[in-house]
Amino acid sequence: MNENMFSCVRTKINQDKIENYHRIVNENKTGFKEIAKQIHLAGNEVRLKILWLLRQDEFCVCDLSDILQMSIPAISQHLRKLKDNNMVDFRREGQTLYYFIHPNLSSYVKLIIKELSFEYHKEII
Amino acid sequence: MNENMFSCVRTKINQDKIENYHRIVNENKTGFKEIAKQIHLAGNEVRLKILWLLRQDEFCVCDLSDILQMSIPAISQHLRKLKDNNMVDFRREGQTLYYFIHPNLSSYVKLIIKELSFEYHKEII
DNA sequence: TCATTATTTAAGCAAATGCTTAAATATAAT
DNA sequence: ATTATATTTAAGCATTTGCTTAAATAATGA
Repeated sequence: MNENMFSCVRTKINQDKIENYHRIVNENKTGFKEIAKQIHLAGNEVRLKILWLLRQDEFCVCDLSDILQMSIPAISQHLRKLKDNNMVDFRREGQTLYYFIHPNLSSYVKLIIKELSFEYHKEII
Repeated sequence: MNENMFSCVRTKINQDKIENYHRIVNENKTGFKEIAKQIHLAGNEVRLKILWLLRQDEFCVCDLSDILQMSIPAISQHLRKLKDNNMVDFRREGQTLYYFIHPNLSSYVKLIIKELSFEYHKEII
């Protein structure tokens, strides 16, 4: 880094500190990105509710639709995002797909949904 | 709930379960909303990095700008969102504002950033 | 007082998000 | 086979998000 890469004058005092943290963040670039992605998916009100529900029990799409009072496609599209990112999985029973928390759910999201303590306890993960 | 409030036929078998969960989710509506909001704010790659950095030390806006290689206004706008939601705070020293993690940071976000373990690799000669 | 520095604020815009409706697919039942 | 049920997929659209640039504050120092 040369001098004019800094945003302000006073930074030069902390040049080493800045460069060190810049390096650490850069070395963990993909880590941050992947973790942020998982957290982002959990940070939607509907999906957070779905994750909480699936921690209590498995549910099919229409169950979730009834519980959350949302359209089937809306729920299905949320589930797809969660599925695409290995946060949930499903098993088929006839025409019905039962969704559940993926065993490999990111530790970050696991922490979050374990912390959600809304009465009704029959935890499955 | 009457019959045609359900999205599918098979749900009627689980009617009690569905209604119970519907009630619990509704009773905790604002809880879910508020928690999702906090998580959502942490689920942005840039803000996640900022939160991680502020957990290590306090930084001013231009430090963060240099470390993350982003414009000052971009950083400032992220900090404002975090500030508006009581996730960070700052102290003034002359013209410089030093940001730090707000002591009342949501327990959910605290869990996340505590879990972020990006090692500081000391140079080995 | 005037210029400099650190930061915020605001306007504008492209991209991402989350719903809606309608059509497609897959399994089951008649 | 034909119909019904459960779910997914796709297109369309309004809203939100996150940057950019330019202008506004706020503190410092000559």
